[in-house]
Amino acid sequence: MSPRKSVAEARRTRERIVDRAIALASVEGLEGLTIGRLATDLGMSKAGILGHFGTKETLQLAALDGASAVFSRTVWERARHEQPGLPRLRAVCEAWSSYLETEREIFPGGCLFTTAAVEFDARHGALRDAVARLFRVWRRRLAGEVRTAVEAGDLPASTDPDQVAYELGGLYLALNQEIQLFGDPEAATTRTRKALDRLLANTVTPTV
Amino acid sequence: MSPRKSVAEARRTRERIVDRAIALASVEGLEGLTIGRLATDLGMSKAGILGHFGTKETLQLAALDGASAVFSRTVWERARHEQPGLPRLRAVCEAWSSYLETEREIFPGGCLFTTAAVEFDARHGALRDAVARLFRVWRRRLAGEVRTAVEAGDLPASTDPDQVAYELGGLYLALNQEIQLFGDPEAATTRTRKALDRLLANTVTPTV
DNA sequence: CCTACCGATCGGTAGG
DNA sequence: CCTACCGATCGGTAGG
Repeated sequence: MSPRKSVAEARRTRERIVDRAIALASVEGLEGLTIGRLATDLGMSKAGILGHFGTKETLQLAALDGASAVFSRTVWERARHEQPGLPRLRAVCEAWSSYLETEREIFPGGCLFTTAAVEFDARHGALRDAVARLFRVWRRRLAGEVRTAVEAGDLPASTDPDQVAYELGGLYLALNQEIQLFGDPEAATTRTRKALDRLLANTVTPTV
Repeated sequence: MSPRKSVAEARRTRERIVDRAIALASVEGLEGLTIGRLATDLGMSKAGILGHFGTKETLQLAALDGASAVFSRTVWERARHEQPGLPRLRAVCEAWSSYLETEREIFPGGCLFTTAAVEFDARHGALRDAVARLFRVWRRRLAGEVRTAVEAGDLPASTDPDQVAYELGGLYLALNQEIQLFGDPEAATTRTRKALDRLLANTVTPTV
């Protein structure tokens, strides 16, 4: 066993490290993630792991990047072939919700991005920037879907796509918290669906 | 300077420790909080600090407890004397928003509770339980204010207080994230106010 | 409330 | 990819 493995083998090892890092970070956070624990889990030495990344920060960025690829496959890709407009917007929302409901299969400790956001929001550096970028991109994409739905005539012209995207973000933060902290996916799903219907269709009886 | 201080002095020291612990934990998280750092900041020894709490976990719980007292003074107390119903509910919402907008004065690293929630939501133990309890209590109290507003005839009888409280929670998670991660309090405040108006008054033009 | 200390673990490096 | 090691720091204890 040992040094001088083929390029393909090295890449496979790197992938194994990243996968395990994602799982660990979802529980302990990207800061709580340690190279020693990772080494033990993978049956490797710490130096073996660091050889692939150089520093812990690079490893953290790689884990974040790998996780965002998983998210894209789980949420965006799944809605890709739906009809542009409200159908695709609803498909994205549906995929996002079910990602949060079943994420433990991918991220044992819950949504890695939510955790990372609060871990780094009071700091400076590459990780904070990377996390902020992810949220910004997703928000923009969400707003784009809303805008498409407005242009298709599926939502009223008065709809503010950025406002709706903002509120959707809040709903998913709430859904994640409800599932992870209170362990009640069913109630949370029902509440989210209700809020979503009101937000996307305004089918609520007017008041005042 | 030394051992054998008066009970009053000991209590003052304990308060100093808790205050500093809250500030540190708001930046580093309750897990990232370390006794060594706390000792350096306060010009004390680690043993001097541990003498007041015994273990780090007890210190963390004391910090969480102290922070929740600050939150109550900042949000609940401030709305206490408003007229029960929509006025008091709006006052609570207003106080909650402005707490999140100005919290850096109290909690330099942002809302300690949001951070604590994601830190412990994948674990077991006293801290997870304490954090979950806080969120549950606040949610229930918020729902109570909504219910009062419904009973006062300020909101339609069809209003679901728990649903509204749930959505309000999401709005505050979003507001906190927007401020801490994107550093844009003005935009976030505007969006929150807009969402709030729609949520509490349903003044939105119906669609479909 | 202090000094002095414990074993464990941290991220990272040297050298192969 | 490994062994062997570095200084720093962790939570916590003994004893005063």
